[in-house]
Amino acid sequence: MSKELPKIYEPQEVEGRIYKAWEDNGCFRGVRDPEKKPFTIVMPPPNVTGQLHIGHAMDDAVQDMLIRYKRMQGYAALYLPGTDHAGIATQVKVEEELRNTEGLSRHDLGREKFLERVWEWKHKYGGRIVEQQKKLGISCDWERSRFTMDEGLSRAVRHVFVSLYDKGLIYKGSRIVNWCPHCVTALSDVEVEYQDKPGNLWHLKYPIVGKPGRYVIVATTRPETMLGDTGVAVHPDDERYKDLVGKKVLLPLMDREIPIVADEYVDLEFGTGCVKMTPAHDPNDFEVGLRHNLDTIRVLDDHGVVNENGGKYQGLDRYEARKAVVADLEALGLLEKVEPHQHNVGTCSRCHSDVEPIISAQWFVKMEPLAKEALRVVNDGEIKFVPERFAKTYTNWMENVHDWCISRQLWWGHQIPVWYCADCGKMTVSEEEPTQCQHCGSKHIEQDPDVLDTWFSSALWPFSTLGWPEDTEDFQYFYPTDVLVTAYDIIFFWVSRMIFSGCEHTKKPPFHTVLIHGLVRDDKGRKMSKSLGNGIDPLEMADKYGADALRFNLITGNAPGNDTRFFVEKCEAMRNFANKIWNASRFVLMNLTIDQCVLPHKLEQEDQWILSRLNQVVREVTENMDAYELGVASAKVYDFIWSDYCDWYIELTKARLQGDDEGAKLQAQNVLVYVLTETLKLLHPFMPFITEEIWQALPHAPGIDGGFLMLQDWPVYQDALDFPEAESAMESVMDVIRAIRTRRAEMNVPPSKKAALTIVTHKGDVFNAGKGFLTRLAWASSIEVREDEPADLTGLVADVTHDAKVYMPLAELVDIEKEKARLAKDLGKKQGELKGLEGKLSNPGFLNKAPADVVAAEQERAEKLKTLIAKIEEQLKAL
RNA sequence: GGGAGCAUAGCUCAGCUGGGAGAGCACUUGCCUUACAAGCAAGGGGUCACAGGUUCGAGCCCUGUUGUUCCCACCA
Repeated sequence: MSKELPKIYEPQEVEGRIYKAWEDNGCFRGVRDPEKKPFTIVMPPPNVTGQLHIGHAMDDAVQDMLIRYKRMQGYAALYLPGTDHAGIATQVKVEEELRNTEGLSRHDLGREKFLERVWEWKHKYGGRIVEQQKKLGISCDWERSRFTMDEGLSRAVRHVFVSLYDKGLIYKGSRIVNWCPHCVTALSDVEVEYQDKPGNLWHLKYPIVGKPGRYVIVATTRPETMLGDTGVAVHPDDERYKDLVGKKVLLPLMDREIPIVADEYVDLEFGTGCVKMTPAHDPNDFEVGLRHNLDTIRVLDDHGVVNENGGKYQGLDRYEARKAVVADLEALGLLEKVEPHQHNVGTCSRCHSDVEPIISAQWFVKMEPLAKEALRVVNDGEIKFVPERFAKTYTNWMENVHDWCISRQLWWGHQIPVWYCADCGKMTVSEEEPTQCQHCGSKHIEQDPDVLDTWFSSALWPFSTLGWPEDTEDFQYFYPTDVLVTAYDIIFFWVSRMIFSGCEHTKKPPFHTVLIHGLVRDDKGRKMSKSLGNGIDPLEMADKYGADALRFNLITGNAPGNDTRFFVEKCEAMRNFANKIWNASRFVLMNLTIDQCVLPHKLEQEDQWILSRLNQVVREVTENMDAYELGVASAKVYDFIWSDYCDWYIELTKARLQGDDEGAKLQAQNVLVYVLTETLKLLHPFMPFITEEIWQALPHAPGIDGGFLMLQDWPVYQDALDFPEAESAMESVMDVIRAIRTRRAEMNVPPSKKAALTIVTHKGDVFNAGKGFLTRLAWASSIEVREDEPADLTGLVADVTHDAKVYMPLAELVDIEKEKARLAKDLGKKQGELKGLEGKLSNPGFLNKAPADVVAAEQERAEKLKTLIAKIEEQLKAL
């Protein structure tokens, strides 16, 4: 005898207990097994001190569904978790706390002490997100959890840096970089977000030296940068200024003579055709400056404040300086005009300050050689994107990629493994900390103070987490990984960098599939953000509706790569679904007398029907899972459970379960449990907790005792369980049941009013076998199955299906006119359908060119329709 | 300036290697039928944005149009 389940499913009570049982029994462990094929997913590492948000929940849910599916299919599944040190994000948080609690800046503390504080912070909050992930039920191998600043991963970072440096793929150079004056660090291109902002286009007059009264007019959106102008450029073909090339202008306010140069970069059509050149603060100007040997004068410091090169403006913030410069020029009569101008301003993706292009000495990764292989593996299909269109996003980016600025002026992160010699001035680049300069042997060496971009270490994640650069057994067995799951917004940040890193350092693509999902938005389609306060807390949802409902909500009815809106109502609906399964299972358990489940040899029609349906669902769901169509797969399981198993099969078994035939009872019990068990397996990747809990309560097949559902075998399609005849027979009976229900509903006949049925059909055995169902599900008091029409039709109403005509003695309830209208409408619909079909079937093109099975199916449909139409007409006439 | 996505029932979205228009929610009606009212049964509601084209056949493929969203891009 099996266990009983409580009346209401309480996820809060079940989930923690189940998770602990899985964990305590090592169910999550990724174990190298030469007998099995590995299947590996590395989790995108969340920020170590972050909080779980709905985006993580989506990410983790998708990954966990895949890994659970593969694990059940018998793969040696490894789901490898970890956290990211998240350079700027973490540093900023700790600095904030330091300021708020002690009123100190990181500089007051000094680098070493500050870093101690960050580590303390990490130890304090680092475990928080892991605990939150566990609440979602994700089946990571926590024992292998990695952190990007672990010793092993840090070694991988240094190894890669040195290796790229030795190959000439990392270099240090003075370039215009994106500089955030608020975060006080350089940024890479992908960390800049462009926003359309209203601004002005200021037209400035620069007097020409030696030609009193003549000016060139230049336009700029950043007038304060004129302090650093070292030239004016015109197009070489511009007739207007031909005579001026080679002459000089006197830079106002600074009283500096600067040359007029000719460069093709200038657009003849735009503005006045004259462009001021600020090589230290604009990437284009920088290039032009290189070509014409212009001076480079940096006028803003690291905080965006005018420096000593800015004359009397020194000390002014860039926006104050702008006002002052414009005011002074206007006073001098050198401001030609001001036009409002909409333009694209780069902002820092972290703090949203305007990014300032500034010349600065930084470290770069030379991308072109790396991009080549990274493009090839995607173009050759060695890495596939799902959905495919994201491959294009990726290749477009990779084809136009710029060198990657990897140095950051922060303290929290992997310090650049380069040491400068105070004596000979040369660099020592080394994986291990050197004791002396490798060039001159001097001990006066100092490490580069900067750290690496956080994404530099994330780029190595798929292999550094497996022990690389050591040739570990894990690396051998689990690498390359299989599927990388992430949202489309970090393809550039992360996916692309993992791909070229994997190709370069391990000579293998790090995974074969990139599964892209969309963003979770609020119910109005807006991005969730702190400032809007429209964020959904996944933990709150999991707590209220259950982690299973949350997971199911996130993926069902969603297509890969598409954004989804979060509706609490949908969560509720999924909670209801969980409850439905729970109660169906309760019903099954309440009716059990068996303690083992064996599929009987003798099967009734309805048993065959449900098994056949299950078989189809198994096949389809497996296909959908293999194609990463989780939304479709989950919806099919949902439909099968609710519509087939609960609405029909359970009802169909009640006659046997509540009858006196012990053999029939056992038979029904076994099929009920068998189908439920197989269904729970299909549902398990989506709803791991409730399925495990129910499975634990059910009797199992012989040979399976104890253990966990999550480690059972995934169902496979079996030819032996395909019963087309039973399916069609059951459809006939169900058709009649539906017809009777519809008719009774229309006439408002309550279920308590039973009616004697007469069924006229040529499928006598089918309906005789189905008498029990009709009694129970169509509220029949008695049933007569016959082949010919009854002699006396008085007081009877009729209804027709494809295979039968049903009479019920309810004529007194019929509104003749309404009934006629209904039949006429139905007839019209059916006739229209038939007309279309006959047109098709008389079309030689269709008959000749369409596949035979399609033609046959359409013919059969037409036949069925014809008989149905005849019956309806006959009935209409009778009225 | 380039590129991509989306436009299907009142709302939110599935569906597509081209072959009888779907789900959830909402709405209407009737049911406490001993698994479940977080439920059961029944019902209404759609020229699948528009215009062409390919095809025996198009929501699905092609072209164009309109609307909408997003990504990329160093025009001062």
